[in-house]
Amino acid sequence: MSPLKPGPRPERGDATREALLGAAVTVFARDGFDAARTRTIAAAAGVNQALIGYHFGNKAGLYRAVFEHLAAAIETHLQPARATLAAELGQGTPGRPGRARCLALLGEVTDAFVGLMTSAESAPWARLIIREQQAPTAAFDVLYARVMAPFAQDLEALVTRLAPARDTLEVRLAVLSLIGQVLVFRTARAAVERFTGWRALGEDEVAVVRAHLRDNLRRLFAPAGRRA
Amino acid sequence: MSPLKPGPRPERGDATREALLGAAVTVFARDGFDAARTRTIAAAAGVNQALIGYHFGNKAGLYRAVFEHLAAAIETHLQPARATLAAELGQGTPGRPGRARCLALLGEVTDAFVGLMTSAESAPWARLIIREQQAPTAAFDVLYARVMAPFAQDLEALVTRLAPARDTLEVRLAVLSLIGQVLVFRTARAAVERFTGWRALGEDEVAVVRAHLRDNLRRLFAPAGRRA
DNA sequence: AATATCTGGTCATACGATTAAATTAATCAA
DNA sequence: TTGATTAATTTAATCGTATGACCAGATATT
Repeated sequence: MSPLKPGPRPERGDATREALLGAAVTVFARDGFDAARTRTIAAAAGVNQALIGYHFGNKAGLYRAVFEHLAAAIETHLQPARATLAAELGQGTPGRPGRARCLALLGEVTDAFVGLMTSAESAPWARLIIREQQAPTAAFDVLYARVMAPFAQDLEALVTRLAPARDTLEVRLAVLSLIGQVLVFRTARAAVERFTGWRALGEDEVAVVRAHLRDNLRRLFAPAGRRA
Repeated sequence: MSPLKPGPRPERGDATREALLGAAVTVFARDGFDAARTRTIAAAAGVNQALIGYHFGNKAGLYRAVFEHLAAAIETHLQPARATLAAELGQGTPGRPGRARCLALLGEVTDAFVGLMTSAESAPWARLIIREQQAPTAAFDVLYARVMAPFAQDLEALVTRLAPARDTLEVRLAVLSLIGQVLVFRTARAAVERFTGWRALGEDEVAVVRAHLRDNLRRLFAPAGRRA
């Protein structure tokens, strides 16, 4: 490579970092920051415990890195949905979508969100985020700015089209109501399962939830003066 | 374990137990079970650390006792609302309330729930419960049976009156949607404040939320075939 | 040779639990 | 009312342990 001193080192520790991040997401989500043991994380990653200090400084550094990792992961996860919306709602587009189309789009976004909140894969992510909401640290700012705010703004744009009469605050509260209706299936999962009698949220149950929420959407954004 | 009999022994350690429970709610809610230090709790209670062991066996025993304490506290907190409902919906009552009355009752219950979820006083309770939902222990069973299930059943009874066409599962999902719309103001408080621009949820903001949710109720349970 | 990465081992610390002794308050005999 | 008796409660101190951080040396890569 470059014969000179500042040559880019081949970063051969990348695999180790990835393994540690992957294991850390799981363990931090399961046990929380304090209960999570660096030895447990290292073992799950199949890596020496001292490497946490080497690569991330310390346990807190690893935690921070996990959230940056997370933000990036969710960003790419929601990218397709955001792209569709941008294409249809973007300023450059000719024919603006009508009410029916907006409702359909909102339904699709909701479906995707439900999928994210119920999927087993995302359970660790969600747990970490919920934990962080209870006592926001600097990690939360990254997450809000990169993931939550853009998502909420997408919803806001759609709801504004569907309920043009409402002012900004009313629209945002409507967005939060929508988010709440989905979020409950993650934040209150234990109670949800007991109350519905479901033993788990598999594909069938998720389909029922989606249908129910679409129904809610129709009612919540029914045009004034007409049937719900 | 402490003696249960209220017999001749005057239970002079009651004050200590109360102080420990009060301090434990705060500290467990703020720090979580693992991060909470028995020394911190004891100091906050103004009591010797060893008394945790003496009165509750150990840290886990104190945690369990906190949840029993909590269940009792919330029970009495929701008692008036439940009594009203029981009086109006009870089997023994003569004239069953009509749709409008049911909607009004549902609005009142929702208002009370919003008050509970936004009050600073209940913040520690809510945090504990949210934590417990993520990884339910035996403490959760007590809480669900004594607090959550009765509350959800009250809501279910009301919703059933308002939407008699729906089957049990649909009604229960409607109840969960309702709960979710309120819960989001606690579980996602950090995001809510950023998104609405509110710096805190004071009386004014709570009033706006309540009005918004009543509006949602009207739309969600609008009689079929008529205006929302 | 030089640097990045990894390893096994160690260390100081903070933790929950426990103990033995001290203190408090109720009960009773006189 | 007294002082003695007894059990409940409280205290200060200590114990064993598990933890996160750290280090000196080994190994791999260029």
